[in-house]
Amino acid sequence: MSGIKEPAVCGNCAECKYDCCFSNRHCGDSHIFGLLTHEELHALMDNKRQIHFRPGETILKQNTPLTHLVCIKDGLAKVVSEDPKGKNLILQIIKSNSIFTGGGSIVDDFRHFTVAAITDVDCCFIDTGRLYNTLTKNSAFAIELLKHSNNQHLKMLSTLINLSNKYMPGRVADTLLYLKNNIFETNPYDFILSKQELADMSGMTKESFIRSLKEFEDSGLIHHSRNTIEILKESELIEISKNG
Amino acid sequence: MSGIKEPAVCGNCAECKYDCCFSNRHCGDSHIFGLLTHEELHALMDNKRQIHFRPGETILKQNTPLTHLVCIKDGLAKVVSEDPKGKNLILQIIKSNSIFTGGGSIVDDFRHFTVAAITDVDCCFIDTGRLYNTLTKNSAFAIELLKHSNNQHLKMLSTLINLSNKYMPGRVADTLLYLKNNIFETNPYDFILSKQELADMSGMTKESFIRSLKEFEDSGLIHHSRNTIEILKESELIEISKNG
DNA sequence: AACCTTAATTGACATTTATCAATTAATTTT
DNA sequence: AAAATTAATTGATAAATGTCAATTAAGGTT
Repeated sequence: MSGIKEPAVCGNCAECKYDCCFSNRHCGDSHIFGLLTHEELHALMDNKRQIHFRPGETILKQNTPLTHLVCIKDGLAKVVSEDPKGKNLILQIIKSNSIFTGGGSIVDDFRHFTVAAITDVDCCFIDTGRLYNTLTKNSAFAIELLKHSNNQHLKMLSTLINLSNKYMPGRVADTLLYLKNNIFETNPYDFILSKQELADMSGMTKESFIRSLKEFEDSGLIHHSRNTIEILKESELIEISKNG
Repeated sequence: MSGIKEPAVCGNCAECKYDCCFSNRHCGDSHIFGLLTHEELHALMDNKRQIHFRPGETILKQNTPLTHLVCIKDGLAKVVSEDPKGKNLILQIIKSNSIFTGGGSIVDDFRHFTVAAITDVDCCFIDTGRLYNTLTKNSAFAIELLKHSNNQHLKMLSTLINLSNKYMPGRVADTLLYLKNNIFETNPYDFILSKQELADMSGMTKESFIRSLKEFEDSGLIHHSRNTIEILKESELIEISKNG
């Protein structure tokens, strides 16, 4: 819509070179940080910390105060809805150069989801107070964040709607296709995820996931060994996904 | 956060008196239109149309271009996710003084949900192009819309997460409590909704819903006749909801 | 009021999915 | 490498839920 302002990253000051969401000026598909002037960018990022997480570590915890956004520089993380009775649902996998809030309405709220590292993750935390100031001053940035946030929520809604509309084979097909086409982008792909996690992505128990996977294997749709999955007949998987 | 600007509705020009989301300057819990100056408000609402819908009529249709927001002045509407195979899910009931986009990222997108009238509905349509202009000029308004939109999405996410985490009795309990506490706000309440719609809110078939309702009746938790439901033991229903 | 149409209800049954226990395979620790 | 832990797999079974068909009730129309 309104044009992106001229590039504002100097490229030679230390912060601009090393900070995540800084050098490339965008997060995922959104050119969200490209809308900030150099001053706004520094004001926003000034005191942020870049942090490393080990696989499995919790980055943001559900129900804690939403004081910072997280911006994944490198690695893979999962967005999890934790249920009081221990049933976890993985709503989304987030990749490098993604910004995520853990749910909530940006200000004066708490996190609605947990975000945990799958691989090693480098990320930084952006203070929501500073973010709020930036939003106040730069409406193009606010609009872009609105879009980004809506898109992220809609993706999660779509995931959940699929879970509640489809039977197990359709859900497993969705998970396998999502991992191939959106996350790993190769075929075969090595999945770092445990069977429990794959089941949590598919809204079922690990036993059910394993059985479903085995049926696909027996029908020649996929081939999977310890931690690799190869999709052999994608069109048939898509058909299964459609039929629910 | 930033203070709400002084009241900008003149109260005597025809538009201000008769337009929805105009006289009261807010939609639902959000004082979103209270952040606009009189000029901005008129620029946004100038050419909007107020429209009446009959019960059952579609207000916004899923998969059509998102050109307008809808603002419910009076009546009750349902937000529905339509599945290609005909399985509908009601994600939310919207009441008077609510603003709704039908999903989507406000601009350059399509509607992700259908909105249909339950009762007679008076509503108006707000052009997204004009909205976009207003957002550009007034960042406090943009922030408020961001919050509103996030809250709306989070409510729907929470509904869907409940659907996928709970068994039928828990889901039915949730639906009954939601209608009593959030929509009709009386007890007993007359529900205008069909059993099919109640089932669509609870993520199950109408037969299953009816059976579950009957069990609650037999256990003395509720009393229901043709189109009235009375909640007799709310605390027990809450317990059932918690236990899934 | 008789007729027609749609919604609600019930029952019998099939299907889907979870649970539990037992076993095997993989991974980590000693 | 052996032992110990954790993850993956399988089977048997129970529980949850959907499907289909039949019936009853309600509302609307002539």
